Amino acid sequence: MKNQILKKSIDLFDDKGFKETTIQDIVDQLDVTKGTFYYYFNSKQEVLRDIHLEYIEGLLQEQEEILQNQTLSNKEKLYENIYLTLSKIDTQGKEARIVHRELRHLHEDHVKQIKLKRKEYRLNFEKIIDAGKKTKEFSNHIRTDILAFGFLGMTNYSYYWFRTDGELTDKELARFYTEIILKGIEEVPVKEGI
Amino acid sequence: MKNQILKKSIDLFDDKGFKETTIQDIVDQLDVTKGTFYYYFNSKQEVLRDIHLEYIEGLLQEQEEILQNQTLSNKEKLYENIYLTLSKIDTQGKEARIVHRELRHLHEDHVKQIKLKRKEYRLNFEKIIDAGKKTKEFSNHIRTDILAFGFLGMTNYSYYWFRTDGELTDKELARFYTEIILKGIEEVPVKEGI
Amino acid sequence: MKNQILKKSIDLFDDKGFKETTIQDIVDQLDVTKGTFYYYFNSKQEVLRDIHLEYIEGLLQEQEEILQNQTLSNKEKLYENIYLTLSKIDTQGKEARIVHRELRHLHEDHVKQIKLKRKEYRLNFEKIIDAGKKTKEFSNHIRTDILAFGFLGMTNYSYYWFRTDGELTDKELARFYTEIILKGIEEVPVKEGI
Amino acid sequence: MKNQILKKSIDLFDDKGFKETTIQDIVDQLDVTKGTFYYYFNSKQEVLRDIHLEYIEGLLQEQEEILQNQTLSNKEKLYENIYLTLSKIDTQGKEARIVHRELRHLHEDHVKQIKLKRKEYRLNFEKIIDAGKKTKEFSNHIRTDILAFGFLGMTNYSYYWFRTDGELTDKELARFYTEIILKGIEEVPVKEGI
DNA sequence: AATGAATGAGAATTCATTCAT
DNA sequence: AATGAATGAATTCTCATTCAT
Repeated sequence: MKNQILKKSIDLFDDKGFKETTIQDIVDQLDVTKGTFYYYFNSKQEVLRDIHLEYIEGLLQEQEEILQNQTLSNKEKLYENIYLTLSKIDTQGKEARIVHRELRHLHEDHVKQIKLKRKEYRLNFEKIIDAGKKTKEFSNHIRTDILAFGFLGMTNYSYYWFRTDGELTDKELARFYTEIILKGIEEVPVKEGI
Repeated sequence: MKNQILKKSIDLFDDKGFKETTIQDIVDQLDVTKGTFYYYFNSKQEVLRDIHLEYIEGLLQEQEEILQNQTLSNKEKLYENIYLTLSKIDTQGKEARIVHRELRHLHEDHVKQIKLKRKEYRLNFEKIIDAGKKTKEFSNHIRTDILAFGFLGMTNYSYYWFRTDGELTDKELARFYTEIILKGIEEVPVKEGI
Repeated sequence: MKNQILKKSIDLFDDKGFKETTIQDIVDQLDVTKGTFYYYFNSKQEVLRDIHLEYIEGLLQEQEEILQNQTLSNKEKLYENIYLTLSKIDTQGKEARIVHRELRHLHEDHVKQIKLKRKEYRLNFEKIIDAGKKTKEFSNHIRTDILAFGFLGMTNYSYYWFRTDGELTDKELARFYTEIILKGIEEVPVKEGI
Repeated sequence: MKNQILKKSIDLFDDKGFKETTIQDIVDQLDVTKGTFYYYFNSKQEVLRDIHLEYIEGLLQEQEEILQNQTLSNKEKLYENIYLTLSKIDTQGKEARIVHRELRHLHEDHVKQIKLKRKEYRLNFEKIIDAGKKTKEFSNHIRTDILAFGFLGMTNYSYYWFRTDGELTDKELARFYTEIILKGIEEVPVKEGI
């Protein structure tokens, strides 16, 4: 039941927003009563906190695996990390949207906790960039932090428009984004002849 | 007075959120009564709509000027458009954050209207890219739409973290982002010899 | 309207208890809506606080007059103070009962505030006793504080049983209590003969 | 277990109030579940009734012994009865406070039952006074009922302030109160001369 | 004896909005 | 232009109680 409540809450928070979703909405769709909701959760907020934590912790855990993987080059790690973010948005789009929209409604303490974890995620990404700069896989001409923010914006923002509708997969999108970041879009004039 | 209400609303919507800001909050800070609010606006929503419209229409207008400017190359237009977005976030950060967070609270009709204008902004950006591809300023290896979304993500997301704190100006940030998009970050091995 | 709400609240708090009285109860009897209640009071608690404050402050003010009255002996002051307490219970019996029963439901801060004022009232009473001890109006054989507590118990407790039903007036009761306290009930054997 | 529940309930009712104490509170502190509570009691109310009954019946029983004791004068009986009330408050202060505060929450039937027993206790006290008046131990100048109420107020009210903190014992307090009631506090001018 | 899931009838409170003045 | 009283619908949360196991 706890899980059913969580799932239905995700659906509704995504659809109508956290504030706009009433507990009545949630329990009505599950054909239980408000009492049941409060048997499993102490407040509406607590549900939101669970959603946030599960999302960012899932990301961090998978990111850790990428970082630890010794067989990957930094370019590959970059790609994998981008893909990780996008695939998460693909498979857990609702949670992704909720997580990007509804931070304000958490208690301060939880906001802090979540923000710390997000920062960790960003710093891990910066590690990949820095490592790549050292191994000369990446050039030094862009500050690591700006790059990381740019990347996070690019990928995270896709929760706003990206739907796997057959036309474009998360894999392809990850490839495109990696390519943009790696090679840019400038047409390099072919140095011809002589 | 109407303007004072609008300004105070922007402050509060940014600080506490649209839903969380009560009309009482707004009028209390202006030392007037609710009646006054309703004399100038028909509803709380109307204030939000005004904020949204003013923001996107401001962007569109300035974007138009860039597009029309015959003296600029497409690379330069790209940079100008990126700078436009970022400088808007710099000078109208509060509005930017509101506009990115609070779309749901508008009436459907207004949502549609706003979304259309946003699409127009994106399509205008795509025009620059397509023109650049034609003039061989930009390479063809990335789909225009994805590129546009990536750019929008990069720049728009900066409302989330970017504050002009002396360390980094909007101009610099625009330059960095343009460079990432143009040249990528891949270290190109110097073709030696012959 | 604010006053009507206060009055009706007093009736109901006395009759059903603070916790048991709902705001719906209050407004229903006044034929207004809950919104009206909250227009005049910020919470149910605030009403209770007002009742408490008004009661004890009324007592303190009248007690002050007794204390300042130079024309009264200490015995007379004692009587007047006892009468004051009892007449208050007579004319404001409902408030008296509420005030004696419902302290717990106030916020800690207010509880402290009320308790301080109550203590002030008791200490003022002790002043009368001490003054009377000095002028030899009262004997020294009972500790002032215990006497004060005893008196307070006697009189305050009458909120529990005392109703002016024609049989016994507050004046008479005050006279009886003063007499008990002054002369006791011991039959003093008449010293006969030489 | 039944007894543990009762004890914990007394603690909590005294501390937080009857209404404010939830069954969850009670069972949480005993590390059992609500089912257990309902195995031993049919309702929360029933617990309160038990507390009330045990308290007043204890008083009545001990009072009976005082009344029956042929070796005591009425003055002594008066003292013993006062001491009984105060010692009960001393040893069962929590119950005393509960019993004085929470009568309203019992069913009407139980309220009646309790009130009858309280009246019995008061009438028994009046018997002592009347007997003393007959034997000329007490003077006739105060109505018996008022005296009884005054006494009950004095003693019962002490649940509100009296704590055995080493400074004052229940025995001493009983002696003081008996003395006040017997001898009053008026300084009797020494009959001088022959 | 004891559990734990579920109920359901409230309760206080919030707040955008209306409207006569 | 502006006020202030009043509305009323909605919302979160509480908790004693039930009951199958």
